[in-house]
Amino acid sequence: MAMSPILIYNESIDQNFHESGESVVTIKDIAQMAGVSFTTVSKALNGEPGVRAETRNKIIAIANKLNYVPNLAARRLVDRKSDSIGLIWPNKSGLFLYHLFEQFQIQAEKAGYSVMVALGNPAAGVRTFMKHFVDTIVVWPTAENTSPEFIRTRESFQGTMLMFNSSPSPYYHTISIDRQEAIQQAVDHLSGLGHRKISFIGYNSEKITGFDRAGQLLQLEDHPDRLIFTPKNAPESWNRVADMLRKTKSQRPTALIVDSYIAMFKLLKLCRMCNVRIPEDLSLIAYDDVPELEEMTDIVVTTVGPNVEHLASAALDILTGHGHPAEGGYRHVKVASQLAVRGTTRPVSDYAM
DNA sequence: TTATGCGTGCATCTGGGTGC
DNA sequence: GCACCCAGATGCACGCATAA
Repeated sequence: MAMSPILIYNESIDQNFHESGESVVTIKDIAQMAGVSFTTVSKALNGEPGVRAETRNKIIAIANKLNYVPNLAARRLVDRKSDSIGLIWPNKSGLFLYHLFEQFQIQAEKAGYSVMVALGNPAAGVRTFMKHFVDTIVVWPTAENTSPEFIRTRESFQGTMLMFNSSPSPYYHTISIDRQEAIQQAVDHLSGLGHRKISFIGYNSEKITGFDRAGQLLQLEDHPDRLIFTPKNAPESWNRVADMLRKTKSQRPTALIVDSYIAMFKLLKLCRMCNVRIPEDLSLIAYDDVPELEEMTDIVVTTVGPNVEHLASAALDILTGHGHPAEGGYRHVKVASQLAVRGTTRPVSDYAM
């Protein structure tokens, strides 16, 4: 049996319960105190015409005094929309996804949407959101997204769905990240500093393609450590990285590109073990730009990767129908990456033998 | 045991009533 | 006639009572 997703609400979703456990304040309570009908209260609180200013002010004052918060479930019954966006996020998400979620929530709330998050099983997440009248769902895909259960649930969902990190689809909006171009940018930058002997450490095929393409284009030097493949399930592959770091200055590359911040931490650990200093002995660019990098390392790393603010705003533009409208179909947006040049890339002349 | 119907909850909308 | 206000209807899911 599939586990239920963990559902997290933001404050605006669930304010109808008093901390003390007292019963909920409704417009009927306000109407009784103000000596008017609850219709008048509704009009007054929603800025509708037909209520004298004096009456309106009195109603608003009572509502504030009672800490009145509209019951969203009831409002959804009438509106047939929730003004809520549901995010389905992986259970084990890293810093990048955390910052993307945070940025999405900030921007969504500014646009007048509440954000709910379901962690874990995406099919169960969609069903939970459907129960809560959430008609817009954003998904960060996991392996479970190709399961028959998820496909069935997705097909029964009547609202709008957006899939991050996905190629164009006839069933939902998609946003992809141009990783290939990101790595090309990184290689370009290093090449501009004179580096000809560069290594890529990672396993993502898109990023490797970008590295290969840039290498061919810029006619970089071919060498035994040009690509060190470090798949997730093969920790022993990092032995090759250690071997490379133990080589003499003339034998090893002058610059490295790692395909994630997690890989970067592993690399820095190996560098310390092998007495290799960054950036004094090697230039380094890491994929993924997360603010914690500066706090968790004593060096300010040059990074390349998508900007979480751009990703979040691209998603909201699609979901709120801003930007370029889709012509009878689902939109696909490819988000470009940004190179942030900081302290770990130096001209190759600094590494002269 | 299953199927059906009714009442409840709550904010909003609509059409109509009241009073100046 | 206009500003203001009110009663009833509406939307949907769920629980409960009753009938088959």
